[in-house]
Amino acid sequence: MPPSPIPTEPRKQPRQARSRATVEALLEATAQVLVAHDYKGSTTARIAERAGVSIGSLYQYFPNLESLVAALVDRHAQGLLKVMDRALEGDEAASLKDGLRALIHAGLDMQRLDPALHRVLMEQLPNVDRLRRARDTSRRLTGLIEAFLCRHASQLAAGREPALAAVVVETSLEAVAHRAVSDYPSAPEQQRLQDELYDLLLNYLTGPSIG
Amino acid sequence: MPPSPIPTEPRKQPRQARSRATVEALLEATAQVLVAHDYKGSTTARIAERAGVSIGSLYQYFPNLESLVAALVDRHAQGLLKVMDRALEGDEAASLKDGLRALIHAGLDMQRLDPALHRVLMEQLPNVDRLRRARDTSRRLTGLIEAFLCRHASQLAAGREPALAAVVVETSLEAVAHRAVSDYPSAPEQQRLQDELYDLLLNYLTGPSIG
DNA sequence: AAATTATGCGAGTGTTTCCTCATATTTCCC
DNA sequence: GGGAAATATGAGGAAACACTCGCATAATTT
Repeated sequence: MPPSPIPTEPRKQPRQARSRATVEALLEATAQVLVAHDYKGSTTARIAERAGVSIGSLYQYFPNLESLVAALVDRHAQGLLKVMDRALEGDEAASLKDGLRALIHAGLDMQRLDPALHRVLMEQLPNVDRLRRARDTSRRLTGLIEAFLCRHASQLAAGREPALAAVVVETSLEAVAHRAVSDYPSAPEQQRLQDELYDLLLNYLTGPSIG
Repeated sequence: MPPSPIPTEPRKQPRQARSRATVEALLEATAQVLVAHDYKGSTTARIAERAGVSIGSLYQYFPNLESLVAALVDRHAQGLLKVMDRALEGDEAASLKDGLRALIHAGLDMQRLDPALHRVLMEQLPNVDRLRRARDTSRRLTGLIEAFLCRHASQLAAGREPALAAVVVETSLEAVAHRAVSDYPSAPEQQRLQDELYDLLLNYLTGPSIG
């Protein structure tokens, strides 16, 4: 049985400044409650209370709880893509090595945008139908990396296909960065893991392709 | 506010064969319902029904829903460790390269044990207080890898510290294996990603350490 | 300043869910 | 076979929850 198609479209657009603030407060409150109570403990009442807004107001802009989370996911994904895009399109990505540095830095920044929220969203993402859009985000991220690799194809190891390598790079980058940020909070530790990440990715991209 | 300490200890031990079957059916049903409905839609009633058991019986052995999930997490973690342990302790891990092959194979097998369940458990893990035990699993896995690396320390690149490298290897192995199994279902695709994973890890461990 | 539109409110409704408990059935053991 | 212990049952109490609706207040327009 496929999960029932829960509508996640916003109910009505806020037109005045007052209501825009309400919506903003609701989104912020959703993030906070989600972090504090996880998805199952996040109730509409709690969110409204945290936002300093009545339940009724919540339901004026969001048809249900899921739509709130979906909106949050969208916003967060937007932020992630922006971070990565800036890192790879700028001048810092002129060489493969510099680009890799920037890439890793961006990967860590993405985790640091709002680590706790990031975590909950990633966990709860499958519940929200907006999963597809999140996959999109992941794919677009991989796309950005692939384009970057193609730009430096000459420096890649023979037999290293950019499309496949981009998947590997994106996946391991995200995982190690996530672990670094959430399990190794101290700055020196994070720095060491960052260096390891550089070794990992550079040796993979330029080292021998054994198969 | 820390999440309220929900008891996850089993309520009473089944003594007769009949009740052991009941408990087993409940765990199996929990897994199925979890996969079919996600955590939020998994109710005790549904689980009992699926198990062909009355609600009352469920509560004789499990004090609440969380404890069911916790038991499942424990059992799954046990399975994961066994897979990895077998791969690294056997004769196949005689050389670094062979061991790496076995390691990667085990990583994929871990994902394949029960991919759908694995996924839901990983997602919902933070909700269950048993999170700590899961971290334990991750750490013990890292420990197994570290021991393996130490056994082949002579073949590692200069400056590659086993403890740190084990974290990197475990993290990226799990992530890429996960992605391979869940996003690339076809066998040839998985094979290619498996080969890439080998390149990734071997080049990292034996390639130059640039920092 | 009146009319209109937008926003805010929160008690209340109907549903869902967790979990208990009194009772019935099965198994064990002497 | 009979008494005790283990196991199974499911109706129902209590609480939590999502969401509505009628009305109050504020902003905007004319």
